[in-house]
Amino acid sequence: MALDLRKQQVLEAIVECHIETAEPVSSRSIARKYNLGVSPATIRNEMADLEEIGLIRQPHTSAGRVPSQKGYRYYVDKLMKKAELTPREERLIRAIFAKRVKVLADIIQCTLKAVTQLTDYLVFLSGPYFENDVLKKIKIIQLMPGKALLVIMAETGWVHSKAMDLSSDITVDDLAYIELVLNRYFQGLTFKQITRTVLKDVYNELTRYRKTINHILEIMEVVLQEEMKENLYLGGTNRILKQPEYSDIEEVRNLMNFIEKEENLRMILQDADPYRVTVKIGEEIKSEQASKYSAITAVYNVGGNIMGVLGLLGPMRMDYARAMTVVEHMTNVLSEALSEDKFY
Amino acid sequence: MALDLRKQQVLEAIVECHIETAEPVSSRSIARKYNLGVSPATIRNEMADLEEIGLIRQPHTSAGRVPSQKGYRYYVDKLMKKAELTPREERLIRAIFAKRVKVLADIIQCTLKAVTQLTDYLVFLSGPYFENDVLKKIKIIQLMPGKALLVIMAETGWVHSKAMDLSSDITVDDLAYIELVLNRYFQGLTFKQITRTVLKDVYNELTRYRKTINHILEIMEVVLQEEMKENLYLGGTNRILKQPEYSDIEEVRNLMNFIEKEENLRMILQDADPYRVTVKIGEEIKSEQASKYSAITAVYNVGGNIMGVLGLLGPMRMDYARAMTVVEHMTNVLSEALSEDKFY
DNA sequence: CTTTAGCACTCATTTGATAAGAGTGCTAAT
DNA sequence: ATTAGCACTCTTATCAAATGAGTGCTAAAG
Repeated sequence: MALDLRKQQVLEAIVECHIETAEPVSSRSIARKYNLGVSPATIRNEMADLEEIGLIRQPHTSAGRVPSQKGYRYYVDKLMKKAELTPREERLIRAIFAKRVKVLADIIQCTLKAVTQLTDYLVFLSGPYFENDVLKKIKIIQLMPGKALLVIMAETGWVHSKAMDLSSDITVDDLAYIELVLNRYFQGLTFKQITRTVLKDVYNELTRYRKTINHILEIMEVVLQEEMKENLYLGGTNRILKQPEYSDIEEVRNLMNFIEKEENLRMILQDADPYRVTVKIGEEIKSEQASKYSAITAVYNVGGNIMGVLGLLGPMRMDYARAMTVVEHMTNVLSEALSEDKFY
Repeated sequence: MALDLRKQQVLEAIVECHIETAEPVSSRSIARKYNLGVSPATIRNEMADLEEIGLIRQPHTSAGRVPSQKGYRYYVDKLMKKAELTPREERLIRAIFAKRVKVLADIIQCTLKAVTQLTDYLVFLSGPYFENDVLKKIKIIQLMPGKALLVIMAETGWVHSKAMDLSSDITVDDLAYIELVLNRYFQGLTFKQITRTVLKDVYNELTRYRKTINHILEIMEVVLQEEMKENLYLGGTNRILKQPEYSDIEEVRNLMNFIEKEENLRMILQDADPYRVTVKIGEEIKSEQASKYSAITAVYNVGGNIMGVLGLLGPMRMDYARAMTVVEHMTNVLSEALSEDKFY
C-alpha cells in the first residue's frame, strides 16, 4: 500500500489531530494547521481516496474523518516520529526512583507510579518471575524442634525461604538426609522443571519419611508457585478517566469489566515481543472485547532473561509515539534497577 | 430526639425505600408499600415534621423526600434491623475459601474477593501487620561464603527471613557473635520497639564489625519495615459503578480521586472501633471530600491482637444492614482463617 | 490533468416552547 | 386527628425549528 507523499501527509495530519482532539478532523482544519500548500477541497479529494483504501472513515455523512484501525497501523509503522521525554519528565522518573528503593515490590510500585504519572493510560505490569531460574541448592535448617526453614537458592543469587512446622520427632539428621535427596533430585533444574517433575519419584526414595517429605514437598510447591506466580500489578485506573472517550459511563464499565479479568491483561502481556516495543491496535489484540483499545507492551529483563512485561492500555486514539517512548524507557529503567543487586 | 412510633415508621420507610430505589420517596409510595393505615396526606404531615427536625430533606419543591445524614444516622442507630446472610451467600464464601488457601496474601485476596462479590461497594483491607509481634529469636545462618540468611522469629510463630550478601571474610564465628549480641538487645521487644530503639547502641557494642553490622541492621530494618508495612488492598472498583449515583462521570472521577490517595483510606481504617462494626456516615468521615460517602469498618484479629481492618466505602445511600453484616461476618472469617496456622 | 471556488445537501447538536407528570402544601370538610 | 381535593411548583420528556460544521460534486481556472 504505497501512498504518495501528500496522502501520507494528510493521513498523518488526521491521525495526529485526532489523537490530540478526540474529534473527527475536517479538511479545513488540516489546511489551516498544516502548511500543505493546498486548499481544503484538494484535501477533501485526498481524504476520499484514503477512505476508499480504508485508512480513515467518516462517523457520519457530514462529519470530519477519523483514522481507522488500519490507518493507525499505517501511521505507527510508517509515519510516526519517535518522541522524546522532556528533561522535566526524566527528572520526574529519577525523583520517583531516588529514595533508594530496596525491596523488589517497591521497584515495581515505583515503575507503576512513574508510568501512571507519565501517560494517563492504564498501566499494568507482570513479573518478575523466576520460572527459568536454576536451582542451585536446597537447605533445610532446623530452627527449633518442630520448626525448620526451607531455603531455596537459585543460580541467579536469589534466595527464597519459608518456615515450616514439622512433627517434632524429626531429627536434624533426618532433615540432613532429606536435604541430600532433594538436592540430588532437583539441583540444576529450573523451577519450572521442578514443579513439572513428578514428585512421586522423590517420594519413593524417601518412603521412610513419608509424612515429613509430603509436607516438605507441599511447602516447596507453595514456595515455588508463590515465587513463580507472574504477579500482575495494575495502575492508572483513575487517570484514564481523563480520556474523553470515557465521559460515557457505559464505556467506563466496559473497560472496567475488561481489566477486571486478569486473563485479559495477561493475554496482552503474553503477546509482547521480546526484542522490541509491541503495539497492538484494536482487533489486533486477541480479545474480542478489546477491539476498541490499543495496547503497548515491552519486556524487561535481567542478565538477558526476560523477567516480566510492562503494558499500557488505552483507547485506539492513543498517543502512540509518546506511549511507546515511555514504555521503552521505563522497561530500561526497570531492567537496570533490577540488575543492581542492591536490594533484597 | 424522641420520635413517636409513626414518625419512626415513616422515617424507616423513607430510608429503606430510598436505599432500594435511589429516588426521592413520595408520600404516596409509602402509603402504598407500607401498611401504616393512614393516607398519603397524613404521611405528608409527618414528613413535614421530620424535615423540620432535619432527618430528611427535599431535593426540590415538588420532589419526594430523601434521608439526610442525620436521618441515616438515626436509622442506623435506632431503626435498622440486623440482616442475615442467605445460605446461598454463606456457600459462596465457603466456596471462595474452599481451595485451602495456604499463603497469607491469598487469604487476603480471598477475603477481598468475597466481600466484593457480596456487596457492590468499594472494599479495602489493611494488614496484617506485625508491629506488636514480640521478637523471639534472631538467627543468622551462613548459606555459603559471602551469603547469609537473616531469620527473625516471632512469639506468634511467624518467621520472616531474608537472604543477604556479606563481605566474604566474615566467618561463621563472627556471625554467631553478632547473632548473640543482637539477641541480647532485641529479644523480647516488639517489632515496633525494635525499630524505635536507637540502633547506635548495638552499633557501639559491635564496632569490630562496623561494616557488617551496618549492613545487617540495614537489612533488618528493611525486613521489619516490609513486614510491618500495613499493606492496603483495594477491590470492587468496577462493582461500585453499578450504583446509580455513579452514572454521572463526574461522581466517578471524584470517587476515584478520593481512593487514589491511600491516606484517605487509611484514615477511614484508623477510625475503626476495635470492638464493634463502625459506621461513618457522610461528614462523620473526617475527610472533606468524603462527605457524600459512607464507610463501614471492622477489625480482624488473631489471638486478641488486632491484625488489620476491613472497610467498605459507598454512597451514603448504602444498604447499611447488609453491609454491616457482611463486614462483620468477613472479619470473623478472616480472623479464623488467620488463626489456623496451616499456612505459610 | 490538477487544483479550487462555490454551492447544495446531510446530519448532529442546540434551542426554545409546550406538554405531561409527579409530588407537595394548604384548606376545608369529616 | 385525619383526609379528600385542588392549586401550585418544579422536573422531565417531546418536538420542531434553527444552527452550523462538514462533505461531495460540479464547473471553472491554472
